[in-house]
Amino acid sequence: MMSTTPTRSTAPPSALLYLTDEQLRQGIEAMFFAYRGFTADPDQILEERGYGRAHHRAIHFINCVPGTTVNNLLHILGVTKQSLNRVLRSLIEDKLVRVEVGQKDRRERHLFLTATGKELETALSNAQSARMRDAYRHAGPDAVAGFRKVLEAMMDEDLRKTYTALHEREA
Amino acid sequence: MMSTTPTRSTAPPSALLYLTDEQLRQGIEAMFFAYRGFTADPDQILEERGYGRAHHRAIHFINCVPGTTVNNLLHILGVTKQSLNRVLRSLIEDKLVRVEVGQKDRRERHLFLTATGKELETALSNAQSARMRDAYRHAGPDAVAGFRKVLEAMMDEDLRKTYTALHEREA
DNA sequence: CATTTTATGTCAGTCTTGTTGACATTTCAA
DNA sequence: TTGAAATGTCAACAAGACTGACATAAAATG
Repeated sequence: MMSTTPTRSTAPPSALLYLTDEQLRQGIEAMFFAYRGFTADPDQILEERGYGRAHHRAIHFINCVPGTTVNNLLHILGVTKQSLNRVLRSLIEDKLVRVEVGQKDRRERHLFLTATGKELETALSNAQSARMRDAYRHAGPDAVAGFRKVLEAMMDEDLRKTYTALHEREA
Repeated sequence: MMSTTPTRSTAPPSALLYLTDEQLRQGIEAMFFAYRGFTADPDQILEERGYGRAHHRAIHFINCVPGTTVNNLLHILGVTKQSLNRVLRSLIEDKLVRVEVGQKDRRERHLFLTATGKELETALSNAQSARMRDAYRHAGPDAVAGFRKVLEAMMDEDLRKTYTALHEREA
């Protein structure tokens, strides 16, 4: 059928990568439906305890970067301080998050999960990881590498840096 | 090294796939950051015209399945009819979407994009596809296959069926 | 030391998008 | 004819984002 570049068995060079509109649409829809699945399990746990996705995100990154400042969290989450503050306030009131005044700079507030906070984080993480693990197992290790490669390439420039910084220590 | 099932060249059996917590967390965060990038470009176009993501989703799937009924769209999008109706009403008022009474079953309403609607769809699709295309090009064809494999495995059972049904005609 | 900038918190109001519940209409099907 | 299905609509509510304005404490800078 194709008159150009016959007998290309494995990977064509990037310039010759065939990307039909249909393939791209499929990718877009895959993102949409997969993200629904991705959030479904934690959402259920959160609802039981009267929290939302916004709380999950805060908890996740406070766990990931213990002692992070409010400003840093603001940047990672990409929301306004008013929006984050509403979430943080309830987490602090409920004693899931603990605040420490900065030693060097006493304007800064450093955020940590309490034991209770870690409990919830673990529950959420387990639920979400379970699905991720199943998906990984089902797709195989090569697919996993490709999955992350595409996702990373899809991020905004500065967020990719943030993402990389979060993980480069343990690479 | 492996005592069981030797000489497995490509994918190790699922039980032997090493998945550290760190790898799983990385995948979770990749999804989070990538989804931000995924929606960033269309969001900007939508804001200029006074629409939101909900409008985008409706437009996308009406374009994808022209003549779809309200009920079908409801199922694909996974929202309540009241929520969808608010969005549809404005799209119909603005003449981006056209409604046809069903020929066979006159209770059904079939939805189509008008020329204006297709224009917006194209603009949104171009923006989103451009990023997807760049990501695909950057990651390479093998990565793309893996990307879709993992995403499909991450979907809820019934949504995966919906997703598959949307594309199987042109497979 | 005075001033400005930074980090944080807070109040008030708005918007989008989701929800539930109740009810009406038209049309098909039994 | 009666009931179920597909759709639309009203009202009320909640989460979570936004803007704008303002307050405080502490650091940094002149």
